[in-house]
Amino acid sequence: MSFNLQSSHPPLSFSPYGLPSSLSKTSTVGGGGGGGGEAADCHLRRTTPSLPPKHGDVGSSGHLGGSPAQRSRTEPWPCDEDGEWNGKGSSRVKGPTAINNTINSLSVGGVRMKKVKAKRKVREPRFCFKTMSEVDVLDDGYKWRKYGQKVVKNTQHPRYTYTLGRVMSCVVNRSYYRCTQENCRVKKRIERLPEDPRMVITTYEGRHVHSPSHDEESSSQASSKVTVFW
DNA sequence: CGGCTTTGACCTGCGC
DNA sequence: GCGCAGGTCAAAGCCG
Repeated sequence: MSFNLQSSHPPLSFSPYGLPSSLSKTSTVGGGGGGGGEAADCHLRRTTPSLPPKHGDVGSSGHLGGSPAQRSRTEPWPCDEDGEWNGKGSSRVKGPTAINNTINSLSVGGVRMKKVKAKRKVREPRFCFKTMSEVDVLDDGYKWRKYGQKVVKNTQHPRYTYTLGRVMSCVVNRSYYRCTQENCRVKKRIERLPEDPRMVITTYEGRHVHSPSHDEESSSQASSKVTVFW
């Protein structure tokens, strides 16, 4: 599915999920057919309970661990309407969404302490969509704060670079954002397609517990085309 | 000065 | 058990 967002668009009307309501409405997280082999990181995996971040921070961050083979894009999003992973496999899900979880780690005097185990965790619904945009962070009406960035291997869109005859894995810069609203545990990941820097893959995780703050003008002036996967 | 970004270290889980 | 990979933390730096 895809639609166009023209520059004249006001900030998108996003649902609690952080997606335009028009989209989220029909998008049961993880429902439907395969996102055409593009929405790489959209696969949800259930994993063994893990620990919550410190400060009772955000929710699950199940990711696509595993080998590239596991992340093959040919299958549809393997989760049910609740965004619950109903497939096989595992993921590293951690976060406050965990049930009965315990303290994950503590920093005392700069020294981190090990945490105790959690019993079970509940994954936040996730979904992703691809956007053709010049700006990385789309104006979805919510305020986001970057809390991390990492270079990860892009196994979905393998592109190799050769150094001295050695095959190097394709890497992608991935940024992690968190909703700045207190008590809102929504997170989103942003990365650009290596083969097409104009394309941005945004992955939302969790749902907003508040309304978008539209006090600011739309920042994404560039027209963009959005392709939603689910 | 407060808020945000950057970035290296740390943590956790999975595959081999 | 070890190494790898992804996600998060948090100190330091930057900027308005």
